[in-house]
Amino acid sequence: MRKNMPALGELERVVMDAVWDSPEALSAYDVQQQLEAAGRPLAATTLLTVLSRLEKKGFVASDRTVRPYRYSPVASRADHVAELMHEVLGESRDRMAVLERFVGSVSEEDAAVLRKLLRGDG
Amino acid sequence: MRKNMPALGELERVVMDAVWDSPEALSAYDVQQQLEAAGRPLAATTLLTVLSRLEKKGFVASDRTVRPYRYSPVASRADHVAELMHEVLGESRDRMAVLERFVGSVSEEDAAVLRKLLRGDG
DNA sequence: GAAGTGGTTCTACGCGGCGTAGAACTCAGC
DNA sequence: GCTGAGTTCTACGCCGCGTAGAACCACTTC
Repeated sequence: MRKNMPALGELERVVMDAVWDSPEALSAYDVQQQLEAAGRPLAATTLLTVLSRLEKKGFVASDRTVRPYRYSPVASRADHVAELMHEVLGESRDRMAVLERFVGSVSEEDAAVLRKLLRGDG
Repeated sequence: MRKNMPALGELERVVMDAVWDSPEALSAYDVQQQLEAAGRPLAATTLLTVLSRLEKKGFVASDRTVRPYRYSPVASRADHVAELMHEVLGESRDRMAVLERFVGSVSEEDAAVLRKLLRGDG
């Protein structure tokens, strides 16, 4: 698990959502079309800039054997979020206290999911 | 639980650590002394600026009935971190998938803590 | 192989947040 | 009302992010 994950800006997050939501790798143009359909028209160059920043940050990878290049997520959204949770948890000095507060404030459904997952685990 | 918690900068985090680590409310001067002892000397005005930004963001509160003002954390560090975890979790569309990844990658000690907490809970 | 066309990189600008702190102000005590 | 510690006001520089123009590259088509 990478430490010190870079933060995502607002547009970067929107782009990541598009990349995550797609079953296949997307070209910059694909992303542009999707955002335009979602009411957020942007210049193609803007998408390219954002995508290359995301690539530098390690959030997407590009397949350069085809033209146009295809961008795909490095980690799934769930993996990404789970990693973030671990990173946040690692900030603390008293993990137990944090977990206590965390569990104490999850919904009953989430608690049920956790119980099930932990049962299967040990 | 507040949504959209503002992010903490690097110095802001250091200051919050000092505030969290102290059993009583601190004056700006106290914080300055502590950071200086920790090898990070800063002008008093810098601390005041940071503290007022932290107050505006809702991380600390100031007692203005005494002079110098005393700053104390609004939430404990554990509460803060737990809130962050919830916020991150809320980013996801598939909470279950995230929880699965999360639980799948916690240490055995953390898992034991979680099991215990969830047992007491339900 | 020169030209066109779509896609990509290079470069850059403006804005806002953060680290940093000087200058000006305020209030308790003399 | 002066003094000095403590606080607010103001500001500057840097960096990241949203944004995109201009230049560059790689195929197709004649």
